[in-house]
Amino acid sequence: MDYKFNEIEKKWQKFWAENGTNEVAIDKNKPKYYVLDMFPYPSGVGLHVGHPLGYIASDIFTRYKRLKGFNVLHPMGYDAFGLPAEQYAIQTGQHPAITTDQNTKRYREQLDNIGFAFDWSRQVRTCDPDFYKWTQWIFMQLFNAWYNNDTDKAESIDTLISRFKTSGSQGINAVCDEETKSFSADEWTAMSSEKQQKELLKYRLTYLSEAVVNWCPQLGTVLANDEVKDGFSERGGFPVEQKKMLQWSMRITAYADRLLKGLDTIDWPEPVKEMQRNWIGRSEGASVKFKLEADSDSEIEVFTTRLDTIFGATFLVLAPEHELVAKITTDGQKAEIDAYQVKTKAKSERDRMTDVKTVSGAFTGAYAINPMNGEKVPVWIADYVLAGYGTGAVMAVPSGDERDYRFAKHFDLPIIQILDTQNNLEAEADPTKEGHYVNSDFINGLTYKDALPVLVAKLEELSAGKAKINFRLRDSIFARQRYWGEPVPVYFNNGLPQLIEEKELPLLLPDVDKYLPTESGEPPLARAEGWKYHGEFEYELSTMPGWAGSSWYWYRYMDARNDNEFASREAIDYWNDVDLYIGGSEHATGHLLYSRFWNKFLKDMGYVNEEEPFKKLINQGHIQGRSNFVYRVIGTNQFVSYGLKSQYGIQVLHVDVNIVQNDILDIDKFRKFLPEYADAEFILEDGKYHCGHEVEKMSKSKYNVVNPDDIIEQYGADTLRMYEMFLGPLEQSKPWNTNGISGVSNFLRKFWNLFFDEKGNFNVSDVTPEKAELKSLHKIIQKVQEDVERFSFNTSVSSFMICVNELTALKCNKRAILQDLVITLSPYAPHITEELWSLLGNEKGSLLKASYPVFKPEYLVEDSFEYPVSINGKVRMKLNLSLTLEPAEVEKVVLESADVQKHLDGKSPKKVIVVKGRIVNVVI
RNA sequence: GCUCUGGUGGUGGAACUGGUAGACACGCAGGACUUAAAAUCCUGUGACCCUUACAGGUCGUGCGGGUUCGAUUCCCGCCCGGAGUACCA
Repeated sequence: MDYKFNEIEKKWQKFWAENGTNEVAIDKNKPKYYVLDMFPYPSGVGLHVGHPLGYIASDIFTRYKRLKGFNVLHPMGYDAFGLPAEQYAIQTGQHPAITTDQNTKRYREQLDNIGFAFDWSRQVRTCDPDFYKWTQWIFMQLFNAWYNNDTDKAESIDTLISRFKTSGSQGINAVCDEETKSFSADEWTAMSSEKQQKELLKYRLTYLSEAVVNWCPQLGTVLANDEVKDGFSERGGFPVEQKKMLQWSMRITAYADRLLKGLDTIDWPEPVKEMQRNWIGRSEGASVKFKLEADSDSEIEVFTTRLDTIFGATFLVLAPEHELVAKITTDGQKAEIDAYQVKTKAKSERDRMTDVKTVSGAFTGAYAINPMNGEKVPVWIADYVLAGYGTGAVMAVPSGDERDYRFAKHFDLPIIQILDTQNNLEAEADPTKEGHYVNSDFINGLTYKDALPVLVAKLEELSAGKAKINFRLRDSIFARQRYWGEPVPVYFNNGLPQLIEEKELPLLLPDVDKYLPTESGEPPLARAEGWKYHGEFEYELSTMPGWAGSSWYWYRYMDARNDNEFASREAIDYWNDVDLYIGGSEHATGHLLYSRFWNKFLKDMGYVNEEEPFKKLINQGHIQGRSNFVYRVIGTNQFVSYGLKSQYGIQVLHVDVNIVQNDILDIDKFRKFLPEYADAEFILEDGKYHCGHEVEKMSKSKYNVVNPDDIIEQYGADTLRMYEMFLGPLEQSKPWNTNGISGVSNFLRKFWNLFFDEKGNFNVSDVTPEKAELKSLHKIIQKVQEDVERFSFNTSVSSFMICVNELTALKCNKRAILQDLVITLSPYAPHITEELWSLLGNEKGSLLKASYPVFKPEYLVEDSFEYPVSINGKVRMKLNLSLTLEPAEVEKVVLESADVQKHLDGKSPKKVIVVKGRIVNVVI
């Protein structure tokens, strides 16, 4: 019987779906394991061959763990709110929900074709009201919470209110807005409820604030940072302005420290952790206040990580946008400062970042007083100081900082040496911390380590500042002026945001006539007719950003159909957290950071158990496109093969990779590929047309997109699964190249043939297996176990090939061997193994409930070993010796052997190293 | 610039804690089957030298050093590729 993969695969996919084979339920008798894939955005183009790479790996892991006795949760769903569907809606008027439905259906078909063991009964889609109901609910919890620095966790806003009632704002150590009021308990009680609400908004973990957004007037919408390229919209190329808008934000900065520390407790790839560390950007230093010479009531606060260099500070620099600039600028300098500010505004953010070399700035005319020595220093503005970082002001120490140095040289400002080890200050700054201080008043002669505490103490004594830890992390804006997202469950009463009632959830996304902003620039939701809270109050018109739903979805899978809670206590206590999370590293500072933030918040509020949501993370590499090219002789319809192209004037054209195999063009298919090629002629090399190739992004326009459905049609899903793994290590990026796929396909056929005789009859014997057969089997049992547990899937595919080659050579058709091999292979190739499993007489669909075979090392024990014998580290010969021989005996035999004697040439060896069962090295 | 990665045959890649470099597969070459081709099967395949053959030798894991009986693996310095990030004070 031939291996008819198409029939077999369809048959078992149907069986699994009809019998709910892959559905799981809480089972307290088994240990749980949670394997999660980052859920996809269902785009209109469908899956290409690169998307399933991670899913295949996680599927193998899931099936393996099930065989090992774990109860494995392995769900899938869709991150279904997003821009492409909305953009399509704008163009066509088609409701994004319809597009999304179509796309998810298509994705589902494609995923099903690959034979994944997902529990589809738990599917979630972030755009479904019964899902986003809970996204809104979490938003409400955040609104009703504040962050208490004393307990270092979020608490209900009620605890804050009751403290306000009893003792006012005194002793409150919260993460909050800058300008909070101080008030007594009486003052609080005397406040109008409106005033109280306003005050509380400054503490809530989600709050309204003025924030700068990328506004594109032509598109009439706000764009995310990655949709803006060089100051223009990526789509359409329209100019983008910075605009201040009242926006919802999330106080993620409250968790900065915990997000940083938590990284040390999780098993994630180092690059991702590093990216998060940089993103959070913790730096230790001090804030220092410089009083203004002209007005000693005003001061400029700077942040520095080098307080020790303060005696070398010869000027201050403010960001051009700094709020004090207008106030301190002298009349004489006003024109210059204004001009500079205008110039800065005109520069795009990107220009400001890339053009690092050009020094520019302007003097405000004002002076400030260095609190340490009373020296007066000029105050400048310059665009190398960023308004958004630290306090937007720096003390410039040209001798120690390269940028300050360039600035000082350019504007001829003084440069003071502060450490005796600093050298070459005529040419460049020297940021050293070595040596002893000079020109530094009371720290002269001290080292860095000794000086720092002295300076901090002095600073506090003068109340001119304090040691401070600064973070780069900013609160994240939590609103988009878009249609296709979760509505924010808030309405406005007298301009004050109010939550809707919990029982009114979900707040459904209303229908609109068009998916564009209104004439007056309000978000699309403003178009919804009669959409008012209780028919009276204006709803929030922004929707939530793309990362809202993905910041908690893994909990929903635990109890996806629950109408009363986001997940039941029982489900959360059982499934707890994600043991293995597989996805791309592009989410390092977005999704993966927000998820950790929400998870910590939910933990603080007692809804979940773990501080960290994803114990282990693996980044699968990307599958890149591999394009093929043909070479047309200019002005003709002749195509010249790759090796001969240099002899002609040619034009390079992409050709569909699906009509090229091993870089050889299928000429007949090529003639049909495009009408203009129907009469193409060819200049061949050894009778074949060789194509050129290059690695590029997989994209339609490059004709290098490979659809998994096509591969499955031609080779089968099991081959696709194994081939994607065979391609190389999971974490590595690699171009898709079908050059080797026939090897995997051959392997599966060879495997199949083990079970059939020459006439094609199923033929498995019950004879007791030979030692060699058992050895083959147990080698693979051990190897797959080791490989899967270290996520080295490519190496087990090779080992399967070796095993089947060995068993084929042994003509092994013994049940005792083959049945265990079927189980071992089943995570990789579930369809063929399920078929053979049932042919072996097992109950249909019971393969997943089988147990992984127990590895017995005794089958691998050898009584002899072929020792490689090296002379001076070079292998010269091999000697087959009994493994019972002790090193001394091995040495004796080796030295007596004729070959070694020849090399010794009468001399006696300097040294002989014998590693039992490994190697012998004779040093002469 | 900084951080993280990686560099092994014609190609994808093996080599788990220092112990036979190149497993497995593709490709290529030769052969078998076939009227022929495809498919399939068998053999060979790191480079170079030597040899009729058997065999043997030299060089080889980006480059240069080091540690070691022994280094793709460990240490130091450099070169190149990929990813991330950046006037972060």
